[in-house]
Amino acid sequence: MTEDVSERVVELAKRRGFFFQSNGAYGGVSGFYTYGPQGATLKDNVEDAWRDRFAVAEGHMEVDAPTVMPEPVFEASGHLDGFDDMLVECPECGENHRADHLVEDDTEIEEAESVPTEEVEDLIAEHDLVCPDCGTELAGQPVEEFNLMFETNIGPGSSQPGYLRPETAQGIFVEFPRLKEYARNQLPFGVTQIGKAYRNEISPRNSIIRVRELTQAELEHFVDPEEDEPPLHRVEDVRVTLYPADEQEKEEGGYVETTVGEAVEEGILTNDWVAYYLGVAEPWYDRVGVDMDRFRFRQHLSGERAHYAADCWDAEAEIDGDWFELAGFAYRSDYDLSKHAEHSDEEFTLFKQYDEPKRVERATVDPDMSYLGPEFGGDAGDVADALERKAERDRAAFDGEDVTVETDGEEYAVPLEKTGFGVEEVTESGEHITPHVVEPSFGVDRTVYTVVAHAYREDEVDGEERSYLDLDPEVAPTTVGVFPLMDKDGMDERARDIAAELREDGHDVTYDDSGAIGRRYRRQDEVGTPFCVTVDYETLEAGTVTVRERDTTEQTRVPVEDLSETLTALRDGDRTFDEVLVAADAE
RNA sequence: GCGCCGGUGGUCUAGUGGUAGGACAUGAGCUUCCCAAGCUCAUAGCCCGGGUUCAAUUCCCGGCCGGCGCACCA
Repeated sequence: MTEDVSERVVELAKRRGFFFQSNGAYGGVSGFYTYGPQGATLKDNVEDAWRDRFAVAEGHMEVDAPTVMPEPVFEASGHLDGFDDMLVECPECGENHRADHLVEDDTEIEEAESVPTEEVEDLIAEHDLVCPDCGTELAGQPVEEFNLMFETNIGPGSSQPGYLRPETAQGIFVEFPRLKEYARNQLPFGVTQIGKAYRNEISPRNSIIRVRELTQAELEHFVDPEEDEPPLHRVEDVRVTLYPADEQEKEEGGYVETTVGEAVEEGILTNDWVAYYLGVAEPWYDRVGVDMDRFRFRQHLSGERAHYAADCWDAEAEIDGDWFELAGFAYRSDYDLSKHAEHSDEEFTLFKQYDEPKRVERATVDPDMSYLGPEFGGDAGDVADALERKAERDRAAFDGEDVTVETDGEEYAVPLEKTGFGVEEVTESGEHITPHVVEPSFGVDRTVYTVVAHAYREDEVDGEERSYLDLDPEVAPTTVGVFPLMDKDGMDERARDIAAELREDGHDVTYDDSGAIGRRYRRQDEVGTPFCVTVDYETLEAGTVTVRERDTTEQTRVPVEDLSETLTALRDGDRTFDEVLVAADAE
């Protein structure tokens, strides 16, 4: 059981309709998976549980943005730079290097990214560039471009380029101007999105762990960095397993088992917002069935952290001895919104009112366009704008007879009296601020995989081997199997009626009348169905059915009229199976 | 993307230069009836393309897919 769980899970997932590689009829395509009948429901249930905790319980709002977005979005987000990455492999040590960076480091060229790959190859040869690791000459090595975003065309003919989003987050950032209106211009507010993202991975691997089309559940929490604080007290007692950067760098570093509150006090978690969401996430993972003994939060090493991220932790899970990322928690400061503000004409700020309005002196200009126009021709407008900027920043420049401004590399001297320069006292009631962003970002597919792998069990029942999924009823795709003990004497009809009634009450029911009863129990065990109901002769006579519990295989009798209510209570955790057993014994 | 190994019913697998056998699963019937029982029958397979050959699932080449290692994972 300790080895090869992945293999068994992958096999079971194929056979029992959880997930399998897509397009098998055409040979399959690497990195694309289809969720089958069981898997699609399981995934829905995981998403619902996420929505319940990270959107509803936090009072955040959920959106659903397009998966295709136009090029400028990704120019702003910085993802397009990734598209232009160039790699060159060292023939000696095999190490891959960013070719554009090598060229930038050793030449006058600053934007090698925009240089065609053939020219970069030439540049490497001309400048005798060598491998930074082993010093081998790289001349003659091919420079490969790599492309992590799927490109497409929007509209017919000379259409505009678009890309499939590589993360759901941009769909939220881009709509910030409208979303902040919806939030009545008040911070903090959070926006969630669950949806598909696409990455043209070089090498998809490990079933649904690394795929080209994935589902993310992301939260962008917009906060005022100076005033807003997370409700840390709500999670301060949550126990977490932390793997801080300094422990990772030690020879024999270990985990820090502590509470969120203590980790913040001791300075292990330096960002309160990140700490808060770690405290929310750990119980959530436990709730959907991730084994907390194989779960940890790992801090990013300084090298793997994006430059704008103050601190970043990943949630990680272990399967077959390998750890992989389930979610990332990053404090992204104002990076994303500032980027979009630069590239777009929209405002990505909020107006924040001061407690007391301030009286401030402000330098203003009112350029005499009847002078600037004839004097500077087409540049007059730019000169006027430059004057305005200059007045804001450098009031001293307006002390002399002429004011010199620069625009497009040209200098213009404007007589002071033509600038309309003046200083006035105005009342400012507030300022525009760019919110900071706290981003918990979850991989849904990986969560589903982990939930199944961590739920996989093998045991023996009456000397027969059995495998089953110990899924929590909240996420189990089928909640109850209904069987007639035999397919005759009216038991089948009664069982069908009961199945139909349970479905009407919202239970996910599988009806099965094939073969022997034990076989049907095993079938449900394998897809993690927590409860099975069997209709027998006693049902016809006394109106009771047996209810059988998956993990223990114990069973008890329940009156048909109480069945739906009992199953609902069991599913929702309002009653345990033991309590049902005891209640039945009492009668 | 590079290197090594592999690809046979739904699943797991045996085997072969003359187109394949098992187990499990699935369906029908008999029997049994609360934990994968038995019997009978049935359905169902050599990843794709090219080459060598009288003949290729088998040998060779290429592709696709998978596993492992390296790289990548913004």
